[in-house]
Amino acid sequence: MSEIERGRGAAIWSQISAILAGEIIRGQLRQGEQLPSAQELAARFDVNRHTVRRAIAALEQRNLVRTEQGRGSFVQEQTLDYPISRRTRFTQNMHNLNVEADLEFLEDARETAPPKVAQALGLDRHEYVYRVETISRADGHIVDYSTAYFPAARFPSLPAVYRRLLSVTRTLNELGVTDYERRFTRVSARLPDATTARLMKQPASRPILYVQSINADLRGVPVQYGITRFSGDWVQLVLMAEP
Amino acid sequence: MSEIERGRGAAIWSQISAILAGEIIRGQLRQGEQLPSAQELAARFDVNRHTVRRAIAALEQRNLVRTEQGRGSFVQEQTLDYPISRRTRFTQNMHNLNVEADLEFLEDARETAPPKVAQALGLDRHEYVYRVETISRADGHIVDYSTAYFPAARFPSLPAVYRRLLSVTRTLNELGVTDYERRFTRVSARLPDATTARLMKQPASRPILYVQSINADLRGVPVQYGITRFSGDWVQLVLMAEP
DNA sequence: CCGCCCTGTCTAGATAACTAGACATTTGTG
DNA sequence: CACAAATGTCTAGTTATCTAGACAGGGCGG
Repeated sequence: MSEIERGRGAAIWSQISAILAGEIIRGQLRQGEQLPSAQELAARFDVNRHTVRRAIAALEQRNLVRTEQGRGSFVQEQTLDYPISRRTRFTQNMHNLNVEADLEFLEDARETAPPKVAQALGLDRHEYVYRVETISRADGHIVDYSTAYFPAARFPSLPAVYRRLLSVTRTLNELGVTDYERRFTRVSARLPDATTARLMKQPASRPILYVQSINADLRGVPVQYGITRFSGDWVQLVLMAEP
Repeated sequence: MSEIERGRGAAIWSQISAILAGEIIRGQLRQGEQLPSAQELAARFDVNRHTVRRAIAALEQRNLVRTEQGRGSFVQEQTLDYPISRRTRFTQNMHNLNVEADLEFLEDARETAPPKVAQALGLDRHEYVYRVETISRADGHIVDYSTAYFPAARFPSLPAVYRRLLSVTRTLNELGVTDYERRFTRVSARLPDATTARLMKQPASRPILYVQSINADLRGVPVQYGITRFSGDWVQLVLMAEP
């Protein structure tokens, strides 16, 4: 069954918490359903009731369960399907999904292109790029933490425009890019580094989806290279075949 | 910098190990490069040298570093880019990547379609599907653990053919599906359940890429629904724009 | 309203994880 | 070869985590 490994670097309340969270997320425990009692869970995992209580407390803090004295603990969950295609746009996505989207600007900078970025954008390594960092939320939850790079030579006024419009699509539009499409996407599952964990307000032990992408204009010239870190827990990327 | 959280459920050697693994995977520490000495790392994280040594031992076991007495520890790493497109085929992928691919058959079964599977394949919920479980390796490392569902009515002899050919493409070919393409892909980052962790020989604390997909024949009729769990650590999914 | 089952809170003790320090062993260098 | 700097291996003490048990208090059905 659900095996607990003692002495493997993770506190066992933390392992139990992860197992229960997994069962909730993959739907083995349904929304609103009552968890087994602390006593029963203690028996199932062969640990003390106090240890189970610690695990459940952690689930409460992640908002995965709610617990009522004298009654029990109950599942409280939802996920978000995030479509990715050639024509992926965050704002549009969120609007389609009928959730309240909110983009928070963190910072921007002009810097010489890091090697990977230069390569992605087809720039010389001494050229400047604008780096823009943002966090997006939906219904109050953090959806992603994103770092975007734009060629500075082509879009000299980008930072000001971006700060005003807070939208990649509209910013590029105003700067003469009438349309763009996603040319490249790479997805991996990682644990967040310290900065990312802090910004996304999640523990370093919860995985994120780490997505690198390149958007290009309709002539195929790259206009943006981005690194987007999604909350792996409740965001799922959906890749549709083109019609 | 790299923040260690004490008393948050993860042993601190385990946190340090995760941080260093992250720096290796995202290339801040390059292949072959020497790690800082245990003494220096102990200073950086403000912990005892023994704790750092435990962290490094864990990295050795994951084959991320190699350590030599009197010299130091050195990065030992590689990743695998796994392309996903409308025409994704595992065997072909691996062959293109120039790695030795190996598919191990685990089990198959005929069962009534679980609700999600029935929906994905466009079947009635009382119809039968074949479920096939496999593990694939490349150069000896586990790449993914996969569960595939096929409509039993359409492919009555599938299990026997599959066991013989050990390839989705060739099996469907022999059963009259000359070509197929990927219609739908959903990707999320998760921690593995106990069974998955065991089969993939990885700890339950290391994330996996959890990919659900539907393949359809050229008339658009679904022929396969699959759940593939990739080693999130060293496999990266690459999504290319179609030419 | 009583009994049963649940969560909540406390205390005390056992076990695992981390720290501190001493010293051995290997490697590379002057 | 002597020395510095790294890993490897002990021992002992401290702190965090887990176990064990007792009891208080809310919820619910007979």
